[in-house]
Amino acid sequence: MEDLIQLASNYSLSGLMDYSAEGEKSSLGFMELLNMQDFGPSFLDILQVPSEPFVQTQTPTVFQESSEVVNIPNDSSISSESCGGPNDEQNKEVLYGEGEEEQKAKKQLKPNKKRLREPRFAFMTRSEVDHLEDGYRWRKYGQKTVKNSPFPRSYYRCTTASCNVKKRVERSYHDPSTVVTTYEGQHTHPSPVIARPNPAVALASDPAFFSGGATAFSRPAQTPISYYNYSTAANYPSTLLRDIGLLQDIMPSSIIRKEE
DNA sequence: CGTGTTTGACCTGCGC
DNA sequence: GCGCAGGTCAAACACG
Repeated sequence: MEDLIQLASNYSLSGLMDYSAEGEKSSLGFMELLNMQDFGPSFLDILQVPSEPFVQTQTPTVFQESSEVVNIPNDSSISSESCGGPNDEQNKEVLYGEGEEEQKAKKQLKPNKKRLREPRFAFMTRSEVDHLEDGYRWRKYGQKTVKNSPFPRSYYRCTTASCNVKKRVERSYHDPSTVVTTYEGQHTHPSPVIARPNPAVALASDPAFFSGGATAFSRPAQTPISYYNYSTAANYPSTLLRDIGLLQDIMPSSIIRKEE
């Protein structure tokens, strides 16, 4: 477990972004990248979660992806994950339209023109269920086996018409209790979720929620990270997402570590 | 009947 | 060019 390989220097603009739980910010970086800010109060805003409780909590491991795809040897669970900063202009490009038009556009792509991806963000969560509830409705459109992994990878698409967001879910074969969720694209609509009771309050009184405490991926010894432990799919997903947004601003530097 | 899942086939990018 | 792996399509199917 201690044999961690730092890959940051090997993969520029890419990284498994993990964050310390310190400082206080109110950014919604992650959700902003999912284009939530233009639709009035999102389900996160409705919840009005105070930032204070989060600086005391455990944090998920967050990947930030770009259009580039790199291979991280010996870890198929994250092998195609790569990272690019918010300033990566390529990440902001939208190549395709919607629905049938999108399909036509794909087929009409010039062979020598590199296909660009939407910005992608991934995070790891300790969970018994693969598909975590996140406030949006998803339709599964594919499942594939992953090389060197006994666990299949599932592909989901937002069911809202004209919304092109995709989601990829797979289990880490290094730690089967960990689910790697990858979002691609930006929602073009508000979350259809119904507001829930303030999760921060619920968190504080729900010891089961914090019982995870994994260390499969970790920051340097002085700032170990751990994971949320979702015992069910319905456990406060909005909290996790908001935390990702908070932590993204707290720890902008990219540190990639690979579990051995 | 509407919605979502399953799954084999197909497409695409990339490395050799 | 070829093979591999990731990603997507779409028909068939399941379910409420």
